[in-house]
Amino acid sequence: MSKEHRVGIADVAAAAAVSVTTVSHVLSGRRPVSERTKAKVLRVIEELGYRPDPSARGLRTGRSHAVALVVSDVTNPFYPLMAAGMQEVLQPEGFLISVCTAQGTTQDLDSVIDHLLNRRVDGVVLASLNAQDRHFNDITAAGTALVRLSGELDPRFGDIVRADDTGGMADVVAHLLERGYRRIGLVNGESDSAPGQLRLAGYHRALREFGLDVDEDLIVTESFTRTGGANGSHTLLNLNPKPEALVCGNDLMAVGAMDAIRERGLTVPGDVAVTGYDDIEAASLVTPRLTTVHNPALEIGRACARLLLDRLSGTPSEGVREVVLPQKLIVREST
Amino acid sequence: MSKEHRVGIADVAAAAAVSVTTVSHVLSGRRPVSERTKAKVLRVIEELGYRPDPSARGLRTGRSHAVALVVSDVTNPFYPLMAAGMQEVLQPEGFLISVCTAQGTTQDLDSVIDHLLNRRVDGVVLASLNAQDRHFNDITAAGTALVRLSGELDPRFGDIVRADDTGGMADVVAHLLERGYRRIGLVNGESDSAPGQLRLAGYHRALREFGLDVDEDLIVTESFTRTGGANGSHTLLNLNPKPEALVCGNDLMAVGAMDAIRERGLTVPGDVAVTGYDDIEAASLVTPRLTTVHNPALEIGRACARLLLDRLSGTPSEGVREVVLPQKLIVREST
DNA sequence: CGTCTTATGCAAAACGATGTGAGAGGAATC
DNA sequence: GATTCCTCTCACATCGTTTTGCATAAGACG
Repeated sequence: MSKEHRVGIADVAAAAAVSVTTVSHVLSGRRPVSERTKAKVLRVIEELGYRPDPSARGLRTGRSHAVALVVSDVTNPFYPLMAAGMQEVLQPEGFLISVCTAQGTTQDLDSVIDHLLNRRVDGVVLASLNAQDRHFNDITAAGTALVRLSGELDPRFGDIVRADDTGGMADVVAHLLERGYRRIGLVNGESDSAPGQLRLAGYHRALREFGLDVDEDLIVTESFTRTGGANGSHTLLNLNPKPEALVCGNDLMAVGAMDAIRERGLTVPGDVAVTGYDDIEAASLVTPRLTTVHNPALEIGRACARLLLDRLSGTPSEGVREVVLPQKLIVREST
Repeated sequence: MSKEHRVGIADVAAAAAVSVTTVSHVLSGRRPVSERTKAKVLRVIEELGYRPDPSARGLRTGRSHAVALVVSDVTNPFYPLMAAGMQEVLQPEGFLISVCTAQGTTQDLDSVIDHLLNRRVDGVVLASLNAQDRHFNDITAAGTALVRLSGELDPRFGDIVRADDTGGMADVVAHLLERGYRRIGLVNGESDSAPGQLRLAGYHRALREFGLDVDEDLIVTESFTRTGGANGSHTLLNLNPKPEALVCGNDLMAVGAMDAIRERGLTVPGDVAVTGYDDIEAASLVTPRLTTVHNPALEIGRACARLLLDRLSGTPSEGVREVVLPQKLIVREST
């Protein structure tokens, strides 16, 4: 152990008495190598503890073998699950997964994306609510693969993975209508975000299917947060007559709605029913436990990862794809 | 735009009519460059949209500029906050942060660490509860910087950042004792984990300071999860007489404890007081809201990042350091 | 026993940045 | 006006892989 020399492919080749090319071939399999030498090389690699240098490999191949997941809210437990789903698929392929938070302003998202492009990540899963066309453009223009969570399918802007938000929300509203609720308020999140729009569409659809008109006064738009939910709920509860049920844009908003209802001395679901969306852990912690829609975070993460993988290994461009995952209504105590 | 050539440092040098060396120097600042040329080069870089290739840079410098955060439980909201803290410090420095989950078995952790070493990350923050000496060894032996969350200070095993778990837990128990509770059960998490041991020590310390003996029957060990908390609580509530208060290893366990108490038709805090640890979002969502100890996740993340940064840029070895962050008791309704 | 395939192995040129040793120009000093 | 000393710039080797075009050994066949 005289020298702290990092073991490289040349050392392996020397120890196995073959050329570096041969070692590279047994690793990549791009050209056939005899069983005998292959076994020998693999044994030497094991003995020496050789690990190919990703920088050198990346320099040569032009791939960093790194992808990123960009999220907009650290406190939303949906994202870690998604990340776990991605890891499950991508780690065995040798990919490094970077989870980046772009909380707050659009500038933050700008700088996060700039950072990722600087780092030459191979692909980006953009799960940030405050993403705009400009961001999609920047990413694809840099030749980086892109997967979005919901949005309109646009050939320029990469693949899409999404849960059936519209269908899920329609199910929730239909559930309330079946239980006899009629004045149903919607406390929605950012209306310029895809989930915001799709869930709003689901609300409309369910009412239409039951032959009811939409009362615009019963729809308020806030942010997808606990306080956003509380604010919106107060607005609706000030109406006369007040709504019999509050359908919320996500679970966090629903928790905020319950805060607001309780603050006014009312009860859930006795005076006002409440529903959420996403089925995060907290949804089953609150009292009463929340009726919500299960959003398959893990599966969404896996789907994103597979899409990226295809895109990165396959043919350069074969049109854009959209994966829609089903959602499931979870009826608990709040309705 | 005849060729889709990726713009490299040579293109910049040509466009600015200087040598590549000069461009490199204005970027790194390792040697002085005249204001005039520096300005010219920077302008050209801007115009051409040049981004230095991290693979090439990494190959030459031997640094990947990537670090990892390894966690053991995706559902624990403590970790995303920590990651955000790390990102805050590390992203401006150009680092890529990979969050890896090593849920479940020790083999999972093995493979995660193996993966990270394959990827030549510069540093690892090991926040996984199921980490063992072997893992610390593997990481430091590969020449990778290591930061651990709690544990004994060992010069071989890198720096440590931790909150004052013992002190925090002692505060909780003291708080209960001051309120007159005497039979205080401890529903602790994994006893081979650092938080488990330190929090147990805090429990002991508080009792000792109040001149009380420790009743081993009042201490149970489960996993740091909701169901773990429920199981342990059932065990203690079966005792006769049953404990007046349940001190839990973390907030999730405390939620489980409240499940168990409610299941038996008892009330919190009327029949049994409950305390948690960490002050996660859910702690203020449950009813009654949980008395707990605020664990400064964001600050811990920042501290880890700074330690890594120092270690990666500074002198090779200057002994190990330990950063201990204070904790704060949050009294709510459950006690 | 010679020729033609196939099956393998090799040497060397990339990839895009960094950093060293050395050279050129200009200012300061005597 | 010559010498010294800076200040700035340059060409070139280097990091550890991948990959292409050739060379060679082994086997098949007439």
